[in-house]
Amino acid sequence: MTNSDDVGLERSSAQFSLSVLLQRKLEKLILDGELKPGDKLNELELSKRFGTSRGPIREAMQNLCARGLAEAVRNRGVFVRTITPVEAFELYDVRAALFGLAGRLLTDRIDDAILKKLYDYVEDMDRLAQAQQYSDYYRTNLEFHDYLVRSAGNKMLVREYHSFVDRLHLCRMRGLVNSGALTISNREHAEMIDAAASGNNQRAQETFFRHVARAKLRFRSSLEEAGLT
Amino acid sequence: MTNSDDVGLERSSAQFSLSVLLQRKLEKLILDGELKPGDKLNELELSKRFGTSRGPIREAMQNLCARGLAEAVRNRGVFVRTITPVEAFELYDVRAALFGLAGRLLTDRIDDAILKKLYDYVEDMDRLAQAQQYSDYYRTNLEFHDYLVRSAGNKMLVREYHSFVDRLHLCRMRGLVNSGALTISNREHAEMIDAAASGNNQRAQETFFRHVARAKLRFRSSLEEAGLT
DNA sequence: CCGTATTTGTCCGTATGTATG
DNA sequence: ACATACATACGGACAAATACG
Repeated sequence: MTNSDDVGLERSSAQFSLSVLLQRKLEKLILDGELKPGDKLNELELSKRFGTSRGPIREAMQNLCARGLAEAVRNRGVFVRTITPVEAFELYDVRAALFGLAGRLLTDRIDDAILKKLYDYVEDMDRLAQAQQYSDYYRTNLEFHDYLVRSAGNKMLVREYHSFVDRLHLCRMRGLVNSGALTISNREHAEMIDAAASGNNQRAQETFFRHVARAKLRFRSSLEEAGLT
Repeated sequence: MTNSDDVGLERSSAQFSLSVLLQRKLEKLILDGELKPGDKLNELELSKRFGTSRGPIREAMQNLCARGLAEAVRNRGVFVRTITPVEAFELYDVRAALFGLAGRLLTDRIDDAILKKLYDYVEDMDRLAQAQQYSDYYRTNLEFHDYLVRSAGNKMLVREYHSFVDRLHLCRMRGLVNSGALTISNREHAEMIDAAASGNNQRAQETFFRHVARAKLRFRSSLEEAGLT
């Protein structure tokens, strides 16, 4: 029983434990949308699919639960986490706070090399927005924010920020982008860079915070338009 | 083999899975300092101690690892997380950001009932500081901050804030309190309440943020005094 | 450098609890 | 309401990797 998902071969290097590899695979399945919120994570099915026993599967699922991507119901199983609108708003607020911290910290570390890379990102996104290449814009946008957070020089923050971005992916609605919104969003990006370059760390924090706060408002609006209030 | 730590009896209600109960027990052992940073979490020893098999123990340890209280080294075992000074500073910064968010959110929700309770806390702490009852002050201080965060009305924030406070407990040095510091700290508490009551949520956020930032500075100073730079 | 002791990693069997007809 | 089927929770045993003498 060796199928395409089998983890045996790539594990031959034995650098990571099986449960860690499975955890990453499951995480990918969830974030890629192959497993949707509410879907059940069946131990037996997954163990057959990945060619392992159920032990490592269970450990991987525990890990996913601890990180908020899944939730366990006793004697019933583990399910992909369902994020309610209220919880999504909460996630946005925490993400805003974390991102704001990134802005505050970045202010004390920013240099010409970082600045150039940031402006390159914004330029790229401007081009992609005008070309209406939404998918590429989306990806570059994520990279830009990721680079900002990593440049803040706080590993705990990076880890935590990603945890919240991942959870927000659980309720990300596709197709709520339009060219106008992208251009506006990108103007905010330039403002953030300027704020970080100004040396005023409190201002930078607030600017970064509000960028995510606006994303929250756009998300709320899109929910209301969809009649999901 | 039934000893005092056996979880069999209290599990009769069967409301929680064994791994969850074990996770809580291990967490308590770590936070109470019975298991110190760097200590090994021996599967066999723990399974005998708690009267269970290794499966649930492993799942509980996975959970602790995911929450940053322990870390696993492949083929060597799981150890209580050791927090380096640099990591502690990082934790303080993230905690500051989360606490700042609490201040910002609280500003929009504060009412007379909350306000009264907050001032009661400060009064209690003033009394305890003057009486030099450090232990009681410490406990009340934790409760005060906990109440502030819970009053912000964001469950994700509460959960995340506690996660960071717990991790900071791993490197909390005892005996770095003195009556003067407590009085100063408590003055900051009153300032935070005033800021939240002012209705200016940005100001509140900054005030809350700086309260933790100052705690970070005090922590850094105490490390330097101890020659741990 | 090798053998041994120890611990982890993995797998499977059984019992218990849950959903469904 | 009862019985059946199924998934999970837990325990135990074997295999593999590592540390230490």
